Amino acid sequence: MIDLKIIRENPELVKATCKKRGCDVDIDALAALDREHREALGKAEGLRAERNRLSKECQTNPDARVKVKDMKEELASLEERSAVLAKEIDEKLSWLPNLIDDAVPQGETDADNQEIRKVGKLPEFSFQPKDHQELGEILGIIDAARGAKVAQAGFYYWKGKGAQLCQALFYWTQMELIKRGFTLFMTPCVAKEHTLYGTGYLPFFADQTYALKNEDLALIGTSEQTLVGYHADEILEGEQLPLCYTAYTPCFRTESGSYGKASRGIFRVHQFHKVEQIIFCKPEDSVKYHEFCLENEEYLLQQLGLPYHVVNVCLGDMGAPGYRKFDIEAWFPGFNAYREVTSNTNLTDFQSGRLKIRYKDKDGGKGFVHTISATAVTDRVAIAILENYQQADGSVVIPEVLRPFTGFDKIEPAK
RNA sequence: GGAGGGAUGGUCGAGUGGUUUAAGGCAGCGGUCUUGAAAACCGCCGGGGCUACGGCUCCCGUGGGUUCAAAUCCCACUCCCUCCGCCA
Repeated sequence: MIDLKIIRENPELVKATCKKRGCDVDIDALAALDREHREALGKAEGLRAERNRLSKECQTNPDARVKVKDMKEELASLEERSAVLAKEIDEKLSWLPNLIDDAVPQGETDADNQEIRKVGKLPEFSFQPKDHQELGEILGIIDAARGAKVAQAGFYYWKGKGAQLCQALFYWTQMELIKRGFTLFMTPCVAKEHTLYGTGYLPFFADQTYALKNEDLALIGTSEQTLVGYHADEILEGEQLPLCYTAYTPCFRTESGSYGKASRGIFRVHQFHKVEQIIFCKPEDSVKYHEFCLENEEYLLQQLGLPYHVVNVCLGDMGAPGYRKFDIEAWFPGFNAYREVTSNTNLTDFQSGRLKIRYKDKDGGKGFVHTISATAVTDRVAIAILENYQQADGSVVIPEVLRPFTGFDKIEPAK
């Protein structure tokens, strides 16, 4: 949430940001509403002060009672005016995107993202590599047809050693993050509208959420929603920051409007599974912890032996709540391309402002915390493993680090 | 699902229409005393908004209502707890 103070003090900055991000909220009109609101509020408060004073006289002076009674109507209309304006302002404010780091490149789509570095050697195959859909069928470990039968197209089963591979990946990742100072959570998989609003998923991505009928609840699109919402309306002790949280949850997204986008196999689906990194920190530290999360992501991919590149995500490919974002795209031999596996966003005070997550230092420092939201791993990493570690006969070798958790070192084709 | 109880500042807890500008305890912070610590004593000690920086105003689960005046009375809702039933 953009603070009204910024709009008062530096409206040009906010206007420029809106223009860049394609937000059509009229900032001048918003500033005018703000002035009007504060004026009404000031008048109402002055009147109320007068009323409170007279009220005290009422016991001894019957005339005061008449006077106060006369003020009632005026006060009520000022209060109503002020409430209506406040609501209008909030509505407009909720649509404003976050400010943007100067380092964010111009551009419309992921094609305009800038490569920062490329890591790892691309695998060489003496045969035509298969994509994960084909491998999943050969190995009998991915079943999208039955996912569609039982649920809907876009849902799927991991089965047998494929399911074991995923669980090993997720468990190993959680252990690695715990070693790096993260606290592990198991969170609700539903959240109320206020939480989705507060984390910036509403109103911007309303068509992506699965809302529950007759409930003020939706299935979570990511544990970011439940982990960041965890500290809503709290004031954190400055000295306990940063708080580093992780959780493994399913993530539900309708993906409406994205048909045909890299949709082969289970790359883009309605339910996936993710280990998340969330950090709450002081504003001056968010750049540092944004990098910290990126290092963790890179460490995990390196340990898994997956080639990838890091990209500096451009304006158009970054959601409205983001201030700066790094994606990692792993190499997928089946696609013959780098494809997004993790996404790491510095949200600055966008979420904390909406959710009222503040901090207070002993020496008097206070304000909204900054939040970092970053993927650790998802199912997509598992399918990158399938595609990168495939053998000529369709079998897949398990990366070294996961073997203690899978209990096997290879998945063989089903008979 | 049935029955009952409850929601006040970091926490405990007083407060049933106007000396409450929310008492008091605990925790916390600063100080006095002390070789140091403890104890004792003194002071500070929730949050938002506005400010001519003197203050003003709002917040006692949420939303309405009654009243000159609501933490306090009325209505609705939400959440929590206890017991019973069912149960992963």
